[in-house]
Amino acid sequence: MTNDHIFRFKPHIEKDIFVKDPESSQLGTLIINAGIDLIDKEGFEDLTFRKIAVKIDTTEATVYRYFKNKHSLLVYLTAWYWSWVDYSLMIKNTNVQSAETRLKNLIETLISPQVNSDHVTINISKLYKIIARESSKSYLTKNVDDLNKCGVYRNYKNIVAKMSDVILEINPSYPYPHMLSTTIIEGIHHQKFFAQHLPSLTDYSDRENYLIDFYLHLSLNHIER
Amino acid sequence: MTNDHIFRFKPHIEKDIFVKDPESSQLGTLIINAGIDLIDKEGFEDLTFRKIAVKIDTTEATVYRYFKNKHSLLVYLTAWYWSWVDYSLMIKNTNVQSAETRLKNLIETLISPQVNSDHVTINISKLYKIIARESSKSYLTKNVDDLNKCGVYRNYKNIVAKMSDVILEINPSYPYPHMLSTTIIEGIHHQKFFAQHLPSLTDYSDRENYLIDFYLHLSLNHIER
DNA sequence: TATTCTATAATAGTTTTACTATCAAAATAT
DNA sequence: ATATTTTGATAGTAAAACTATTATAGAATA
Repeated sequence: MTNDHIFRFKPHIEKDIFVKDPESSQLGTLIINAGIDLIDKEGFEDLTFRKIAVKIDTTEATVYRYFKNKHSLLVYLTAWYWSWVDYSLMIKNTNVQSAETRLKNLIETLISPQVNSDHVTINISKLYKIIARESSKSYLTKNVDDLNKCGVYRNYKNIVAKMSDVILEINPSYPYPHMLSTTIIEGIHHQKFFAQHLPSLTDYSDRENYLIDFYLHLSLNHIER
Repeated sequence: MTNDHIFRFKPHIEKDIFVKDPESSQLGTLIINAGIDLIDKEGFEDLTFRKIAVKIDTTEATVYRYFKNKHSLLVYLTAWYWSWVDYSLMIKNTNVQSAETRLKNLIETLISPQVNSDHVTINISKLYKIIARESSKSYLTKNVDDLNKCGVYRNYKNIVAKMSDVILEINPSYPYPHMLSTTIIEGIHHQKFFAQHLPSLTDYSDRENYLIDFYLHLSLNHIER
């Protein structure tokens, strides 16, 4: 069985996010994966470039050659995530006629993404683990406007725009497609986090799919008025 | 017209959050207000205890006498906020029979809170300004479990529990009252932030009440199946 | 009243983080 | 073969985060 392909997934990431493209070198990939590991284990606040450097046996200044600061690294990781979601969705929704089904696939992807880690140099499953807790910090920052001007949130906006389009396909006169999209996306991240750490803030259930149930019905109900 | 009262609003805040209760002294109040000012102007990440100290003409060590670190200060401010929301709601919903109306009042309070700053030593309107951007950082942290054990998120949980109760009053068999509550609360914060900084992620409208419209109808639609 | 005790703030540090300037080696281009 | 550029290593500085010690003022006690 030959199941190998001769392509590689290359995320489309705004150049202003990094100093030097980490996908352009072996060392860059090591930095990304060490960063993901450390954020997963110790949280973003306790991440330092020194820790990354020690982990991959290089120096702080080398890490600074790839990213201006640790916040840029987080922005990079979330942009990477959204690029990968876009790729997954493209595969999942190809040839799917029904807009409802495409919305379902979208929500499913956000909740429990398919981690097919062929063709990829970074640890996707670990990346997904940190997204719920850390991704909002990429924009919940005082210099969000400057960063936004540089286009660093393009990948997130792209997913929100696509989700809004699907919603408008279901009901072209629905007035709040973007609000509904971001409410669902950020809501999913929060529920995942709450289920693990603050269970009284969610309604965790052993039943598979309770999250999909909730967010899919919540949105379809409202979209179809 | 005599409109002064002889009571003072005193928030109920878990003791483990602070080292010394800032409401117990003049200096404590100065620290809180300086902290709110600085977070508003420069963002939480750029806040330092030194800046607070300089602003109120004291020293770093004095600030550390009130809070263990700046994250604890943020946790304190959000606990203060939720305590005040609870107080506002108590006033607003007294003698209101209809559960739907109480849910509406709740959502209204979360979106545009009444800032009656009598009886209060801290700058509430500025506090409200920073909640949308910063409050989630109080729990989106690696040591959330330790903090939770100390009960520091009690005030947030209290509002979510009360909101869930109202939802269950409207429909006792609604299966996701907590998920819906936190989805709405965090959603409101996000939409407020997006409207200011990332407008393509929301559906900002000049129409007064578009936020209330969206979240109230979204929830009522789903609760009443 | 004198003196101890306690609560509080000020002083003066240390350690760590965040970042930078400079240098050296390797790879690439001419 | 030499110049140029790219890359990584060394060695810093400035600020942030935190702490240990000292000073002072007020309350409690003898």
